[in-house]
Amino acid sequence: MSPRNVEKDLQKREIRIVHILSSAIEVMAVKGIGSVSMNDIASAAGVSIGNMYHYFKSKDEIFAELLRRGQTDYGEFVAIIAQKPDRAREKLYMICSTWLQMTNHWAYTILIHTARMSETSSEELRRQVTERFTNNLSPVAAIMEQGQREGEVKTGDPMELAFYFVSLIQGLTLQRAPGVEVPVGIEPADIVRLFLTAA
Amino acid sequence: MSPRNVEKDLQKREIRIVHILSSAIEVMAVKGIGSVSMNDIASAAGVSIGNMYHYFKSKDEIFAELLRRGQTDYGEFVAIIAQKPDRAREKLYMICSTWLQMTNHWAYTILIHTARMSETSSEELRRQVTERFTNNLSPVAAIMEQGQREGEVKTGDPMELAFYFVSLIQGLTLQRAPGVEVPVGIEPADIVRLFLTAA
Amino acid sequence: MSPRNVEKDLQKREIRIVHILSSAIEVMAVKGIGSVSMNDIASAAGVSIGNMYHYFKSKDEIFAELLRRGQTDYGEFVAIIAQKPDRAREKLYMICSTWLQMTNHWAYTILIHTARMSETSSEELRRQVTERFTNNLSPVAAIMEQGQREGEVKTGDPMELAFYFVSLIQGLTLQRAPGVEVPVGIEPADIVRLFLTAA
Amino acid sequence: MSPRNVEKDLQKREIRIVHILSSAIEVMAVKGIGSVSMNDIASAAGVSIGNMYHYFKSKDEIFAELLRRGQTDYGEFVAIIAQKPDRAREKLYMICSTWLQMTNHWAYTILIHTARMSETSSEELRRQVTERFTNNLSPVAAIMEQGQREGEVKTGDPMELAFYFVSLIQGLTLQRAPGVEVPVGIEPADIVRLFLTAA
DNA sequence: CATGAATGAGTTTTCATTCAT
DNA sequence: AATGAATGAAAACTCATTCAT
Repeated sequence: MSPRNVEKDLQKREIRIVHILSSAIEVMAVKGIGSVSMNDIASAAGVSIGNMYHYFKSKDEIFAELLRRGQTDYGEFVAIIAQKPDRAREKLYMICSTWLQMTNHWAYTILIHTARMSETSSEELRRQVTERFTNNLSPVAAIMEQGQREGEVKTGDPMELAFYFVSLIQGLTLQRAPGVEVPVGIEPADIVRLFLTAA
Repeated sequence: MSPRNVEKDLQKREIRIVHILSSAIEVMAVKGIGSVSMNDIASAAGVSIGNMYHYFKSKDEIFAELLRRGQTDYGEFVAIIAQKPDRAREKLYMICSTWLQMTNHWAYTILIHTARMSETSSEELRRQVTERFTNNLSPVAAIMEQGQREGEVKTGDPMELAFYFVSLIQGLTLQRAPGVEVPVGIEPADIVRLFLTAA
Repeated sequence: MSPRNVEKDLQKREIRIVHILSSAIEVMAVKGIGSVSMNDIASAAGVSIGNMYHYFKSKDEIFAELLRRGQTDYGEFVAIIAQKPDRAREKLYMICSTWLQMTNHWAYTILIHTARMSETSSEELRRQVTERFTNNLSPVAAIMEQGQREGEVKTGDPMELAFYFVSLIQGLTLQRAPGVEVPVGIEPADIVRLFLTAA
Repeated sequence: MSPRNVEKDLQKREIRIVHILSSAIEVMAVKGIGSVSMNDIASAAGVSIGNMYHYFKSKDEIFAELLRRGQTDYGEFVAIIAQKPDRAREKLYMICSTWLQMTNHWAYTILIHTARMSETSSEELRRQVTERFTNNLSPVAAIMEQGQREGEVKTGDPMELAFYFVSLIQGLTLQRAPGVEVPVGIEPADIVRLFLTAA
């Protein structure tokens, strides 16, 4: 085996993993998180069920990995936004509209909470999810603080404001689950406005 | 015909049903919604597993009934608040603090979303849940409108504001699920403040 | 209690029993014999399930009684026919057409065979059913013998002919079960003709 | 893609299916059709209960497949007999004696009728069973017609005669179920004779 | 790495029968 | 006699995981 091939194999493996994970989210969005079976995911990914276990040790590992990547990606996205030279209100708008546009985001959101609540998921997993959630609040809190310095964001503990901001978006995300939808519009600008001083 | 007191039987039955349902919520709060078995609920309620089926046709019916009662109770609570002679900001505060204090409320919230997402739950159930959710927005919207007339609540479509308010509270509720908790305080007054004009 | 009342009670009881039994056959014809539950029968009879056990010791007893009465009634019917002053060919015709006209007769027929085959039914029950079946062959065999004396019925062991005659009718009865039916006419005269010498 | 021999796998699967089906008939013949459980069949076939569901979606599917194969095999058998160069009376004799010699044939017969009667079995299944039954009458009807041309079979609609012939054999088959048996001999020659003109 | 057959524990559901009222 | 709640054993079915090929 040349090192070239080893590298290629690893790439292939990574592609496969990403493919399986996105298929998992996809099928979770259709079947409902609680009732997705290994078989469902394997079929959706076009992979044999036995082969799934070459990529993941268990079903729980799939969920854990899904969460890790989802939360990490989101964290990076928010961090990048936070470091931009724009004004705070614009940054909040970007986060808000981007998030709400993402299809399947509600699936991630439900998955996060399912993972945290299920006795099945290990204490360790729950701790990690909560830790990442909390960490991901920091960039948003930084934006809130920036906004307060700019005189546009309401006063109050920036971390608390960030918490409310993210919770609000998550709450709305859940309302966008497929099936029947709540017949009330969602306007990112209006959401951001709640956190601003000027009416 | 019957040597038994029919009315008393019906009362007993209702009491039993309520008891089973609250046991169900209780155990769901501990075990996690996805993994509650009929056996868990039966044990928690101190009822034999076979007997459960005298009160509910299926596990799904338990969930459906739980949702119906939970949403109806909440709707009545909000309607009563809305009709009080208090100011809007005070009403919002009452809703917010009451809701966040309720133990197990996160369980209802997750259950609502689980029900709406699972392919298992019928289209009919999903429709009903969404309809009740939407109906329950109205009293909150009325409060928003009142607040706008009083000059304290921010401008904007009252229904939209109500939607945000409820979504925010639901989003926060989810963060209060047992296990590891997010280390950020939740202050009802601060939440309400987001919807007010005066900083 | 006057003896008058006791007698009346017994009459009432008998009426009730007959009513339950006919409801049982009725519902077996709809639900299928294998899947009739005590509850089904009780509901069909408009009797509470607990009350069923005042009239029958068990579900098996219902089946046993159903068989006993069905076979006894049939036996009496055939015996009466056999003793009539008519010619054998006419007697055969009467048996054949009467039987095939009876609604639900297929249910009895299947029930007989189900009872004889199921390991559930006791050895004793199976013996009784077979014994009654065999006994009920005798009057038909007598008719066959009469017919042979009259020169109209084919030669051969009368008991064997009777066995074929009854088996043929039972086989046809099974084809008349509800649902889709075999699109071939059944003519009693043609059936009888099979057992006659003259074409 | 696959390091396994796909064709061989399919062959193995077919063998397994046939094995399970014959085990099912076997155990039905012992336990009685109504009370055969998945577990019984699995044990009889030496297969784990979970594995049964790799081959059949449900218990009903097993019954449906059993019927399909049984009726198809019988149809082929009869068709082959019909095309032989022999005389009609000899063909009828072959069908009759072969059928009555087949062990477990009564089990198929009862199964057919059980399937047609049970509300459990779908309308579709009942239609199929009846259709196959009707189709299988045709070769027998052809034999009857041949016999009429040969001057040995009684006059009358050949299809109707075939219907009677098959019903008679089925009726007799049911009498051969295990347990107590009717103490009357069954002679294929005598049965065929019923359909012949010459005494 | 790839496949899908095999396992067995676990889940929901049914049902004959008993029992307190 | 009448009712229907209660029980528990058993049935059908599911599914994560392992393993031979």
